[in-house]
Amino acid sequence: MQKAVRSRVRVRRGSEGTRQALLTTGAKLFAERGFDGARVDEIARKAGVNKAMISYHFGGKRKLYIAILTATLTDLASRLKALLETNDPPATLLRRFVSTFVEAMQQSPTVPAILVRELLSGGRHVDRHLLPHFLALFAVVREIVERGVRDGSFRSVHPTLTHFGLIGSLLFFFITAPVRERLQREGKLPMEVPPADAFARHTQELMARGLAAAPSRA
Amino acid sequence: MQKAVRSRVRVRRGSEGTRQALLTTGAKLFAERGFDGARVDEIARKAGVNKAMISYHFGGKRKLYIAILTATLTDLASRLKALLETNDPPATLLRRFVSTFVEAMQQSPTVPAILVRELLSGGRHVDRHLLPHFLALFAVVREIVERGVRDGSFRSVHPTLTHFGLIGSLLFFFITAPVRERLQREGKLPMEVPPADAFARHTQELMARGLAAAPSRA
DNA sequence: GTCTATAGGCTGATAGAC
DNA sequence: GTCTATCAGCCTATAGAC
Repeated sequence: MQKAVRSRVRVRRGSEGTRQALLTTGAKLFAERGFDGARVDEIARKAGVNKAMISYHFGGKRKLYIAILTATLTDLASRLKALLETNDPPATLLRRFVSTFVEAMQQSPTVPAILVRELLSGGRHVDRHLLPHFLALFAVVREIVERGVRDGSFRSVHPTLTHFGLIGSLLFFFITAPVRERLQREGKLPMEVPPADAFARHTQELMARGLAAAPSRA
Repeated sequence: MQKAVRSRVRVRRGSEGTRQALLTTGAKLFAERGFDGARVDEIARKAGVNKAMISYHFGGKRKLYIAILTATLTDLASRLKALLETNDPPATLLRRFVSTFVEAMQQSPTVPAILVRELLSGGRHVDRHLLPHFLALFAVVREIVERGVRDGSFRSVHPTLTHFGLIGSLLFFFITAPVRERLQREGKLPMEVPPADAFARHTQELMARGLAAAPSRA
């Protein structure tokens, strides 16, 4: 966190501060409106910097976006890959995967939307340099499930299908947060939606029971 | 299907044909690039009609989009709501929900992307008239789960959380289809991904075991 | 490094002929 | 209903002053 900044009041900051403000504000707006929907004017204004700074520091809108996407993917991938470096039982790893993923989404609420929007656009901005981090996201659940199937603690589910199902569940909960909140605020949502950590527990339980090799005795 | 049309060769068609061509092509492009990314010029060109027809028949880009969103939501909602009109056991209903949903996505491959993009944008285009259909999508799984919890065939899971988890799984599988296909085509995908109906069966099984009240004996 | 002013391209829309 | 031609507005990018 940096010194509190009143909205729209320009403040002096160094080169690094400007870069960071653009990355942060850009992530927020790209998440909300997508690459095409976000306007560089607005990114600059809300970041409290001049819009010419986008070209100066990043080389244009697209390159700012790629910088944000890169940061998003590498952060998430490294957090998740760390899980695989232990020899904990697969069932435990899967629980930890869910809680780690959910914590990451809570700490960086722009991540899920940016990720899903990039996927929707066919990964247009994922270049050779970024692809490994991108694929790493696809690999972690698969690896955990493969371990579990191998050691007999999971039934023989398909690792990739399990991956898509789980990641999809988690991402969807977070990308729908804005609509849910809007509808709730307007009194148009005829249900209550529990907070993210309740969703994490729900998902952990569902996966544990759904993948278990033997019928659980509990 | 209408008479085969060579790409880019304009053909005579009635008013209804023009409308339909714009709806179909528009759905495809809005799904691929989003509302802001899709260009009216391209929609018209690929539909084989003059771009002035968008204003004439729909009143502009935004109204064309809303017409497409409306068709998308009402079709899907009515298919799914039909499930609730039987008294089949909840476990059966849930299986049928999955297969119905998957069939719908396969028949209309633009639906998942349009839906998710609209959710990402906070449901900006869902007006008073469209909201009921939108909420209906939110209600079907919830209703099935409530029945199952009530009659004791499901353990006491949270219906809304189950809803988000399941819908998220299903939608995610389909919105990632374009990336997966691209990466596979380029030989960059280090895994095979089974077809949609295998995913449907995987999901049915996972949900059945994950929600079951008693340990399954199979 | 930052800002102002402006250029230049693209996009959605429509007037008016057919 | 359809098409051509045209326009006004918006959006990104940058030259040049500070």
